[in-house]
Amino acid sequence: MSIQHVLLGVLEARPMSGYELTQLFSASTRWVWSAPQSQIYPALKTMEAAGLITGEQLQTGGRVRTVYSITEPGLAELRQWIGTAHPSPPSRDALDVQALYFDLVEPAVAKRVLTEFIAEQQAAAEHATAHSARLLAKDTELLRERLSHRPAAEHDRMARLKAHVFAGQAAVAEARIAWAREGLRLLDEA
Amino acid sequence: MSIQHVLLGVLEARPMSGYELTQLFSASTRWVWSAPQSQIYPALKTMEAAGLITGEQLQTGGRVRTVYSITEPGLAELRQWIGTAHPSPPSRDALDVQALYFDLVEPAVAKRVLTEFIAEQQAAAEHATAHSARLLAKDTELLRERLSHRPAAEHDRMARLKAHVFAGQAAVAEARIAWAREGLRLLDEA
DNA sequence: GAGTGCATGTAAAGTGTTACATGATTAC
DNA sequence: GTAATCATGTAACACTTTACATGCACTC
Repeated sequence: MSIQHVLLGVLEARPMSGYELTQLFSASTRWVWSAPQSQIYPALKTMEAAGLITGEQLQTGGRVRTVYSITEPGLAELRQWIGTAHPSPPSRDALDVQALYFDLVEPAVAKRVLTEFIAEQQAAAEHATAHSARLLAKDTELLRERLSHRPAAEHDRMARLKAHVFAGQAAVAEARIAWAREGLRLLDEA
Repeated sequence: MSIQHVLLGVLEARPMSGYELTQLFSASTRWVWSAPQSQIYPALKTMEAAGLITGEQLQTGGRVRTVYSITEPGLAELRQWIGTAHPSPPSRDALDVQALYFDLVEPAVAKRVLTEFIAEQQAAAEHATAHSARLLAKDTELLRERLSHRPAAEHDRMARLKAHVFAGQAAVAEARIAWAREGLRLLDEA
């Protein structure tokens, strides 16, 4: 179900084609969610059949593409989903399992695993922090689209709420970095 | 693949039956990993066929059960997996998406979602902290099994490494709680 | 004898990933 | 003309969850 709600959330900003959505959700974008295009096109079909979105054939230059817009029922479904607490899925972190058994490998090997993890999380933290700052400055295309159909009085609050999400991602990444550094120390102890 | 490595890690402590493993991995245990029994039994069959574990029929009282032990190739595979850095799966957190669109619902509704999340994470943090303390005190059945076939000189280090994993889970939960509390504040702002 | 716990499976469905496949348009 | 980008799909597989199913042993 989730992918559908995430798509609804994006389409609330403005109508988009499947291709635009695949760009936004591609792993390289590292947005809050990622999904391969093989998942997005079928989901759009399903959602259109369910009446949550409507597709319209548009001609841009010589190109034809199907642009999907969120419908009233789609918006209602989105609001309903946002307002419902969904229990967190059971934690399933491979690194936690690896770390649990670090005593089975050479300390140097374990340290390399943690070092690579730290580098990865640092990149994630920086990315999230930068995106948070951009949102706070209302400096992303999607946010500007959203603000354009909302009263100016709400703009600051909206930007702060959205920036906060990415600030939270950065905070989690930093907590995990601190944890990994402590792990490096522990591996050196006798 | 992961479930197989997690199972190998557990079986490194001592041989176990499928039933024991399902107990350990049941959602209620809230260990580092969870898996339903429908996943565990087929995985054990696959692993036995691959030579990573061997099953032995044992009679306990009037009961027959198949007890699986890790083999040399299984231990080698486990060590290999532990020593390899696996890139983190793309983040896919429903609450992050919900929070991104909190401006679409009443503040009171959004606050209820965050409040429930905080309660959930607090429970998780307490559970992880308690388990970390138990490991540090070498006060879990599984850890004692592991220590029993390892030199005493390594015991403290092993306990510290394992306790550290759950301390990390608690730290992440606490970071998310702090984030959610800040979210509650932001929702009240104009 | 009835209920709980031990013990082991299969089936169906949902979700997600990787790979394969195609064709048109625009920019160089 | 050729490469990159736009644009849209299908197929096969892996992983996970929920539900269905069975039967024996032990306790009350």
